[in-house]
Formats: sequence, C-alpha cells, structure tokens
Amino acid sequence: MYKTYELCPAAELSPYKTFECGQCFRWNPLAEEEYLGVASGRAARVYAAGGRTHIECEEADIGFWREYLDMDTDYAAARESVMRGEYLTQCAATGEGIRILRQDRWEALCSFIISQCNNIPRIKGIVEKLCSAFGEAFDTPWGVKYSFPDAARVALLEEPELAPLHAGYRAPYIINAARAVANGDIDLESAGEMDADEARRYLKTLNGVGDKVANCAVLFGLHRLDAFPVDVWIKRALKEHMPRGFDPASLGEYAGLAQQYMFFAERERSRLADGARESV
DNA sequence: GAACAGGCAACTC
DNA sequence: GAGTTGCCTGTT
Repeated sequence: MYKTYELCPAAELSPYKTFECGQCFRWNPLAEEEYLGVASGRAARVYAAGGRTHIECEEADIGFWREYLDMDTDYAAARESVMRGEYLTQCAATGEGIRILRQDRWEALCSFIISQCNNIPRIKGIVEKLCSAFGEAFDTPWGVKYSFPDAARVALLEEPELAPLHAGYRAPYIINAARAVANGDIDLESAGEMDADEARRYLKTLNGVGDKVANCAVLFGLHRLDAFPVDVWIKRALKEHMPRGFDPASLGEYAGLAQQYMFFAERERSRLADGARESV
C-alpha cells in the first residue's frame, strides 16, 4: 500500500539538489523538484510542493526512507558549521537543501568504481543495465523496477557477462570488488566502524579503487561526513577559491557536506552559463 | 579523427 | 615523489 507522507520544509530537503549533486545514480526527475528512485529494493517518489517536501512510498518503508534521507541529522547546524569564508558561505547558500543520503555500502562502492573517468548519464546507464540484468525485479506504482544486485550475485559473474554494460576496463574492477566483499576479504560493515581516513586506506586495497573512489564510497556508502572526495571539479574550485595548501580536514566533521555544496554550486554555475550561452 | 570525461595503476626519471 | 601513459567506451 503506497501512501504519501510529509517529510519537512522544502528548504531542508530539495529533491533536485539532493538527487542531482552527484552522490547517487538511481534517482530520475519526473518534473522539477520531483524524483523517482530506487534503493535497497524499494521505490519512492520524492517531491516538493507548497513549501514542503513529501514522499510517496510503501507504508511499511517510511522508516527506511526517513533513515535513507538522513532525516535525523540537523542540516541547518551542519551547514552553518562549514560556512567558513565568503566562497564556502556562498556554496552553502546555493546548496541549501542538499542532504547526504544513507546509501547501501556495496551499491555506493560499486557505483563509484563505475564512475571513474565517466560522465553521469553514462554512469547511470551502466548502473541501470547492471540492475536490470542481475538485480531482482519488483512491482511499483511506476512500473517494474530492479534492485541493485548484491555483491554475492555480482561475485558469480564472469567478465563476458558484463560486456553488455559497456563498462570497459572497469568490468574486472567490479567483479573483483564484488568477490572481495562477498568472501569477506573486504568487510564493509567493519569499514563503517573505522574513521574516514582508515576506511579510505582499507578500500584502496581493492584494485581499481584509488583516493577519489574510496573517498566517495566512504562519504556516500559509509556516511562518514568528514570524508572529502577531490575530483576535477573540486580540484578546480579549490585552486580558484581557496588558499594554497588548504586542508579540507579543517572544515571539521561535515567537510563532506561542504564538498557537496561546492560540487553542486560549481556544476550549477556551469550549467547556468551553458544555458545562457545557448539562448544567445 | 582527436580530445576528453567526476580515475587508477604501472611505469619512468 | 612527481610526472606520464594506457585503458574501454561514448560524445563532441
């Protein structure tokens, strides 16, 4: 039985900002500020209307979704804590309404292995093909959806079976990571107990997982909000706006949230600039 | 056709 | 250790 629930004021959870800030790959827009997504074998629709954000989901799953959407974290306070200096304050203003999702550990790790040297539409395509080929199908009011296949399932695959995904050189990384997680060589549960830096080094023992992918898995999969992934966008932003030698750790326990604000603000700025150029 | 994309690892000096 | 290169694939 699907029902609609009110979550919070729209300023505390913007579906657009939260699902487009690069942290997840299985949420897609139905309209402006209205997204349909899949996580942990469940589907939901999240939308803002009348100044409030709502969710439509299976009645039994509302607790899961509140946790997934990190509703128990005080984002007003977290946001305040990373507003250091003019640039970060501006990014935090642009990014108000972003929440860091509590994603499945394995899904986050695997998705960010796929993400390397890839753009978002293509990452989403590869992830979707992985799910429809090897995940479990389930019915929703929005049609049949597929869960993200767990590590044990992916561990059984051989490289040729992944060929239709066109994951390229990432395919062996995916299978290798799945096998390590499935056989316990990499224990994502205990990684969740480590501090961010230790967890990052631990995940880097996987082939095809470097600093960037490991940091993303730690931030988004282990919900260690002090992890600060540096990709080309962030590198550029740091170079342009922050003093040389700036240490992200100085931002404290919510450094990763600051990273999301920066990433979203930079992408948004670029998107708006492109739009302006095209309309000329 | 060349360059590039939200990177990694192996190799060079 | 800092810098360079190949890697799959799709897009510009």
